[in-house]
Amino acid sequence: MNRWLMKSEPDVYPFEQLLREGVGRWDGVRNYQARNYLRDQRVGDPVFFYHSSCALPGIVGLAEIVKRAEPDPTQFDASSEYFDAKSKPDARRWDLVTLKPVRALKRVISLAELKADLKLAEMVLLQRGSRLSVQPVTAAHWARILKKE
DNA sequence: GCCAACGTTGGC
DNA sequence: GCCAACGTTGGC
Repeated sequence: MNRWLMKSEPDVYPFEQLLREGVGRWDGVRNYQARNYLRDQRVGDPVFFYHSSCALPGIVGLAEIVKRAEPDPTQFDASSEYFDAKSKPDARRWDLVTLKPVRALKRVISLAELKADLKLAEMVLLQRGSRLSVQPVTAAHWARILKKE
């Protein structure tokens, strides 16, 4: 089992929406490295749900993969903002996975707090210039972060 | 709004 | 294959 961190902008898709809807399709990933990680995800893998581009960036909830990667239909939809003219049904570029919410954290574990913990310095999230929206989290980092809650 | 860092595109 | 230009991400 692998553990993950997935970023979403709360203005676009907040954790509260995943909680409310009970299931969510993680579409719109248009970065190859992130896509490759999506393809590595397995049913049951735990996920930190991270809010980016907002007043308090940080981890806000826990989620879980409930369905493995499959073609992201928005890449074929000319009316979608995620449309990709270079993607063909027999040669797709982009995948999505399906998540379910587990629970909200009791409080936001902020980016600033993660940065302040030197034992987390190796996290992908904290690397210089790192922008990956889907990224692995080690078991040690996962446990250490959850203890902060 | 600013801007650094990064990824992608496309000319050559 | 190189690399400049451009678009995007995301913290601040």
